[in-house]
Amino acid sequence: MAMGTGHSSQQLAGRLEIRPEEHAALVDGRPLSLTMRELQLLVTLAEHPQRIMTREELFAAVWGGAARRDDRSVDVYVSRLRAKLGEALPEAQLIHTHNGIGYRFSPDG
Amino acid sequence: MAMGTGHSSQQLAGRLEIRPEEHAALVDGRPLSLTMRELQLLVTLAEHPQRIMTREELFAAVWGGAARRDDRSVDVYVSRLRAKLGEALPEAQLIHTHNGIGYRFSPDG
DNA sequence: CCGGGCTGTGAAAATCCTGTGAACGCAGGG
DNA sequence: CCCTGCGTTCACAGGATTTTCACAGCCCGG
Repeated sequence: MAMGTGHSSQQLAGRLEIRPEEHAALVDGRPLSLTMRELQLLVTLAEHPQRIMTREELFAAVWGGAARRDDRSVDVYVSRLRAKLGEALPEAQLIHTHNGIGYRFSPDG
Repeated sequence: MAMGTGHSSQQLAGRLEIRPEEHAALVDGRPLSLTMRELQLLVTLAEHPQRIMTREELFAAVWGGAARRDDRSVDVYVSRLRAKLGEALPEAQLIHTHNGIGYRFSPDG
């Protein structure tokens, strides 16, 4: 019964902790209220810190399959995710945009 | 995380106290009149503060076994429980909904 | 028997989530 | 400058999920 603190949890630069197995993302121990898609996106980004992930990769991981060429879902959800992260962690820049390529997650802003 | 350990009472952020062994839940020392199912559900939720518990987990703990895929018992009892908690502790948001996943108990609203 | 509380289920009502189109801002090139 | 391409955000409709209500069956004490 592996139900305690999951060993696959990611402890990030202090305050943000992501626990995919418990469907939770915590800031200072308090859970963010993220929707399924927002959480999946955050998990995917956080699984590859400092690596630039293309929209295709992100879409495949979160939605599955390939996105239409003009699909803006990833952008919209990055925006929604940034909004919620911004509430809990002001002054933190966790998700960076890389023009023409995709996004990059950086644990320490 | 063993759960049979004999902690006889849970003192929660101020006013709500849960005593599984006495089959009682108190608010400001006054007992709530909860039915068996409501109490079991509250106890189960309160045993894992701040943790999102899936419907499956809650059903298994309170009813035993696995619920039918379209069973709404957990939801209905959460609703009944919230109603009674709300009478005794207005303005308190103890049980949070996590869409598509389950519920989370938060001692301090 | 009767009455009252407890339970589970179905279904309506309320709420939330999702994807999409469009407006807006911003930067670079012509 | 103006145009264009790209990312960000807003608004909204449709769908999915949750909340609440009503009701019928049970159980048990009176």
